[in-house]
Amino acid sequence: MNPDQLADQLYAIITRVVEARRAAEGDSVTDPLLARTDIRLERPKNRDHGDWASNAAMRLAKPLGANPRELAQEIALESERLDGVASAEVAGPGFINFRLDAAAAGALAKTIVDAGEAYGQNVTQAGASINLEFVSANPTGPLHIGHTRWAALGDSIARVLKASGAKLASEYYINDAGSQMDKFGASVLAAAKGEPTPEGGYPGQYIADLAAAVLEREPGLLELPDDQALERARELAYELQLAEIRQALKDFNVEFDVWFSERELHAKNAQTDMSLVDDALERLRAQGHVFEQDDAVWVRTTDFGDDKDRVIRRSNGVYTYFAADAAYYLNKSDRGFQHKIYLLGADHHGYVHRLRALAGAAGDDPDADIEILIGQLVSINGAKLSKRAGNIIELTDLQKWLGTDALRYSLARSPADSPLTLDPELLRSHSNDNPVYYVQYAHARTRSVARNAEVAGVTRSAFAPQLLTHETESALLGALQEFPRIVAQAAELREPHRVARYVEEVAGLYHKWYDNCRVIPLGEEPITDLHRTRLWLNDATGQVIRNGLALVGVSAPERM
RNA sequence: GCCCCCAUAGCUCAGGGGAUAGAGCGUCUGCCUCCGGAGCAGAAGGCCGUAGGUUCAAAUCCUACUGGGGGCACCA
Repeated sequence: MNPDQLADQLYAIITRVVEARRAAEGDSVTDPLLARTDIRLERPKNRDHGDWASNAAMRLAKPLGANPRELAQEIALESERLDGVASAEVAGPGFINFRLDAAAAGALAKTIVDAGEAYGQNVTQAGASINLEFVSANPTGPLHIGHTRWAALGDSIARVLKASGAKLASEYYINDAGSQMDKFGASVLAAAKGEPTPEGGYPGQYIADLAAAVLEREPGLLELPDDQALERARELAYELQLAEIRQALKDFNVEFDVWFSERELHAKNAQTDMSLVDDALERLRAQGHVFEQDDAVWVRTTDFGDDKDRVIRRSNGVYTYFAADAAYYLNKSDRGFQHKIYLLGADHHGYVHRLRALAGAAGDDPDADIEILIGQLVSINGAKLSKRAGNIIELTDLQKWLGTDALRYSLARSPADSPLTLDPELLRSHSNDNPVYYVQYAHARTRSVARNAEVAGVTRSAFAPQLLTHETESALLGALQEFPRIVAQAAELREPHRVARYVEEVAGLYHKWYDNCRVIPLGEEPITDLHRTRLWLNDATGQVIRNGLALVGVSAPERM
């Protein structure tokens, strides 16, 4: 008996009750009043309110002209006859509180163990074809704490969407074309020559380090003519920097399906002499949203809610960044992704209107085909982070201080639009302040119990769920039951922090259960089916924590 | 000036219209001859920024205001 099954049966009862009432009043209307999807069983915060609660009677009372408590009573009486339902009581203003019988609730433990890693997967996103782009930091420097948040968040969003059945590619867009790359190359070359950073160039020790690495790879660099030296310096430094970024992300358990180079968009097709950007401009023109003014080419993005029109090709003939955006967007569609998600920092929120307008100008539906998630920036004790201020914290440094698990977890447990403030002292302390240890400890404990059970001769040779009657057992089972819904919800809302919060709750319920219910008998007591059945519950809990942590990219250690 | 996000315990943050608003950290009190004390049990701590509105029901939805963060290029 899971909540969906209970809701199905509850819906049947409600339909009967509503019809009976109407027939009694001679009402011929057959409006169902509530749809099946309106029946949402909640797990009450307070255990005294049962395993599951429904507010259906309160929602029906008004359209039916009935007293909510009387209506609830009628529904509750019918519900108590259902298999697996131990009791159904009316409480408060008209809630119906259901209590499952132990066997019906406990069966879940075996279901979870049998499903293993698949428990939690669902099909709520089946059929969705999604392109998820995030991080996309310029390859002109190391990843910093801002990118780190999007890396953790984006990767977890990708994981929950995939677990919910979506066809999804996660992408990193490499801005490796344009003037920033030239400035980057010039900065590295200047450092190689021992000259000061050029005007508008990139400062920082990492530039000097890159210059040294470049010189090592290409000892004759400085003997080359200036333009060749600049190009070599740029290309070698780019290669090294991008490799470093990829490694840092990999160490952070973030794997992209696609690394997309902006250069692909600008490369001319040998046969047509057209680049993807050229194509994109023509395709937008064909949609009728392109015009020329002051020698520049514009897209009338104001047709789609942008606050001003955007230049796509400057009067000097050079494409703007917006042109590459357009080409990239269309390319994603061409590769079969109908739904495009962009994860951007709040400092880029000015792009929202133009990106949405872009979708519209391309003939797509700006409400359905493009989705832009804006994440708030991370601050350190209120201090703003900027390269100029020299207080940029790099991803690799953060990892060293906190460890990958703690860092990923602390970034993944808050929603993207919540401003996060990190305390550098806590980051450095490796302390238990981060709840990831609480969750990991619970997991390690389930493994420890399993190991000890084996030694003691307690096995899963019997399963008698009706014996799982302790209140901490029904509480734990109730939480385990919710996992697939949590994953589906996290995917639908693009809010993986819900998974993190959920495993914290499971960990807490497990610890309480552990303190009350023994898997391994004390002293000379005999091993009973209760112990064996509890081992199933122990292993099921470990599985759920493991699956949940995997979705946020955090390890589930066997020992700590 | 216009636009976006945020405001909940001392601190960092959860809380998809429901019952007595939660967790971690910090403070205080208990619990290891028994499966890991990185744990458990309990205490203290809140005009949910302010004022209206919608609803049987608002921390949650709507409006205005206040305070904080961010953004408004023929830059990338």
